[in-house]
Parts: sequence; C-alpha cells; structure tokens
Amino acid sequence: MRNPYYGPVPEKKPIPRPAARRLSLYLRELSSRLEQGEATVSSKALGRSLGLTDAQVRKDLAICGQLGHPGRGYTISDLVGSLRKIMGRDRDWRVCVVGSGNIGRALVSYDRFRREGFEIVAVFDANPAVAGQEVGGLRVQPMRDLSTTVAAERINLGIVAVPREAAQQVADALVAAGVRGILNFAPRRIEVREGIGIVSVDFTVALEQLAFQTATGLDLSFEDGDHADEPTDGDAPTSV
Amino acid sequence: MRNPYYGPVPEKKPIPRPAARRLSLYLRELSSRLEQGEATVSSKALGRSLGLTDAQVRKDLAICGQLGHPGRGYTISDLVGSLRKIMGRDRDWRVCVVGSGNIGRALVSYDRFRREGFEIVAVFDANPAVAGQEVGGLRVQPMRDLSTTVAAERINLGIVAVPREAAQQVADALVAAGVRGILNFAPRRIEVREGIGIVSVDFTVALEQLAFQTATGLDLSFEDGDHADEPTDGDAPTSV
DNA sequence: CTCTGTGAAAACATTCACAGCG
DNA sequence: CGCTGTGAATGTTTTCACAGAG
Repeated sequence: MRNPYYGPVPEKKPIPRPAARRLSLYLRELSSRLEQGEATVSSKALGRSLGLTDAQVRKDLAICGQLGHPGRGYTISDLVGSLRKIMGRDRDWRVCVVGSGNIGRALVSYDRFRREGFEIVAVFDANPAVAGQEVGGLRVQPMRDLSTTVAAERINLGIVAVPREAAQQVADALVAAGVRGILNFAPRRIEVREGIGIVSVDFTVALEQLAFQTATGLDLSFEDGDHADEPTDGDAPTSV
Repeated sequence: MRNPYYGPVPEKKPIPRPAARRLSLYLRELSSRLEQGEATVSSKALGRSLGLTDAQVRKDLAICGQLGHPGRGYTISDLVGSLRKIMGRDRDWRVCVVGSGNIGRALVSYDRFRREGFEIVAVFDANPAVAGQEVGGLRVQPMRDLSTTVAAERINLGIVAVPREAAQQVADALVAAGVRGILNFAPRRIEVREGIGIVSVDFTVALEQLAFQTATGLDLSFEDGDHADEPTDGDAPTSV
C-alpha cells in the first residue's frame, strides 16, 4: 500500500518466517500483561518473559511500525492492536471441527478459542452412530452436511481431527466446501492447493522433540513444536 | 562445559536446530513407508512427500552418517534405525499426564503414543473430587502422590495439561519429582532449569498461525507449529 | 544414467553497537 | 539517563553444483 502509480513497485516486504512464529507469542504475552493492568513494556522486559534478546524483540516489533517511545518503551494496547491487525485477528474466524473423537471433543470444548475470537460453530463426524450426539453444546452433524453448513455458517477455517487415513480426504472436502485454512491434527502431511492455509500439530512429533532434547542431554534447544505444511505448489520448499 | 583439558577434543558436531525439527518428520514418513513394504527411497522421493528439496533431505540425512547408496537411494530400515537412535527413541519413555480435563483425557487416550513407544503410566489431578475416577484405563491420582509415583513408575517425561495459572507450579513439581522433560499444553512459557527438556504446544497459537497465513493471503508459509521453550539459563535466547 | 555426499555460494536471521529521541 | 530503531557485522541454514560411486 505504498507508491500507487508507477515507481519502484508497491513492495510490501515479507515478514521473516521465524519472526512470524514469534508474533503469536508476543501477542499472548502482551494480552496477558494488558489484563494485569500494565500499560507499557520495554523490549528488555518483554524479551525476558519470552526468552529473547531485547534487540530481537525490537526488530520483531518494528514489523508493526514505529510504535516504541524512546526512553519509555512500548504502549501495550497499541502493540496489541497492531499485532491483531497484522495477524488477521481483527476479523471474524468461524471454525468447524471434523472428527468427534477424543481430540475433536477436547477442541470443541476448549474455551480459550472462543475467548480469543475463534468461534467453533459446527462439528462433523463420519460415523453415523455419532451424528446427533451433543459435544460442547453442538450437535454432531454427518459429513454429508459439510458443504451446506460451511456455507450457511460462513465457516472459514476447518480443524481436522480424524485418523491419519481419512485426513487428506477430509481436508479436500473442507477446501471444496470453502474453508480458507486447515488446522491438522492427524499425523501426516496434508496437501492443499495454493492459497489455502495449513498448519499441523502432531502430538507424537512434539513428544519426540522432547525425547530428543532430553536424550541429547542439555545442549540444543529449539523453537516451535507444531508445524505448518507448505501449500503444495509445484516444488514448494519448506517443511511438513 | 567446553573443552576441559586442552587438545583437539572429540567434538560431536551439533545438529542444526531446524534440521532437528525435521528429523521427526523423516522418521514419521519413513516408518510409514516401511509399513507399506517399501525398502528403499531416494532423497528426491522423500523430499516430495515432505515438501523439501532433495538437497535438503540429503544434508539432513547426512546427520545419520553415510547411509545412502549412490544410484540406489537409502535403505529405509537403516535410516529408521539410525534416526530412532539419534532421537532417543531407542530408549524407554515413561510418561505421566497432569490434569484430567478435556485435553488431559484426550492425551491419555491417544493410542498412538503407546504405539510409538511413549507409555503413559499415570494421571494426576489437583481436584480431589476427580481423584479415583478412571481415565483411559488409569486411575486418576491426587497431586500429593506425584513424587512417589514418578519414582516408583520410573517416569521420565511429564505432560502439563492444566490451566495457565497452575502450569509453572505443576512443572516445578514434576521436575522436583524427577522427570527429565516436560510437554506443556498450557498457554504460557514454562521455565525449567538447565538440563530439563521443554516443548510447548499451544492450540491458540496454532490457530493464530493459521489465521495469519490465511489472512496474509497465499504467500508466506512457515514450519512447525508447537514450540519448545528455552531451558531458562541466564540470558537464554531462542523462543517461548 | 541415477543418486549420494559435500564443499562453496547465496540467502536468511540474529546480534551488536550506536545515533538520536524524550 | 533509559530505551527505541536500525545499519553493519556475524552467525546460521539452505541451495547450488558437481565429483564420484554403483
């Protein structure tokens, strides 16, 4: 959104991938501080809470524009507002869960989603015996209703909580129904077409990372645990 | 802790952090192929499944030693064996879950853990009303039994599935009881002393990453979803 | 010809260090 | 002073490209 007509090109600079991952953590910490009644915070203090250096924090927050006040720090509410906007947290996210097994049910009942602005409005399950049961205040719907409900409820994100074997198929159905992004809990890589978001969480991978850290002794340590697959275009790089 | 005496030192080179994250994904994909009855695989084919370039795959697998056969590819079973060893998957992991809410119960019942060699042998809950109930074949124990049971059952990993407010305290209790690593599902950073492993999974952060990807349109995509906090030593860098 | 292993180059990310604001 | 914003330096990861094995 700069330099309309001709000239050196609009050029919205891309957010560094590792920074993008950290943005969520800033938002989480800042919201928490805001609730505690704090009004400002310095890059040093924030870094301490998050295990980052102050320089790193300043570089990351520079993504939000120049919100810091030299000598004073950052105004938390401004930062929260800016982060929410950048991360797409200012819009409405309407979510459905596919799979009403242990994980699906736990997610539907996970109150924090709603409090954070992600509203789960439908649950589906392929098992006809389960359809009609109630989970977290919602009636489980049969898969056949998927596309109708996604449209009617204006659902834009889908959560896949089905067995490995069914995961890709379910993801395809969700995309076909119109969701724009998928959060996958099945232990496999999901391929989606360009333009559809995909993030995966694999509990076993997380435990394995932990075993690795623990076995390796004390040294190496790393970051994020859940992974975001690549939008499967041609020769997409990135991870599963 | 570096180079005690003088001399060239054995020098086991450290595994690049991003590579460490990918190792789990290789193992997952390779195990699956092994089950399908495949015996060998090329870096190119593996990369295709995982969304990585063939060069990346070769560099990563070089960590396991020289297991590839030029012109032929890698023998999957060798790779799986080597990966399991490197990742500490060759030993026994005995796990307890603290918190028998929705998430805790889902995890206790998550069969894949056992099949992958992580045995959940105890569940704890601070609520006395819950103690004694059965969850996934285990009797929920009161917190007061934590250290006794951890010792008696030789538990080495703990899963924290309690509300945010109690998380740090529970983590401290687990470490005091003797676990060597913690998998944290509470939405906050957990601090542990040097030498204790820590990996966090935050569902809201994962959904947020998805919202970000989706809102940002089609472009940037990233990796892992769950995060591993840093072992809180002095000025530890890394993320939450 | 296919496919690995690997230095060397390129891209990317973090840390440093300091000018400048309040 | 304390603290931000940012180029320049450093460190890390990925990609390239090719020699050499089967």
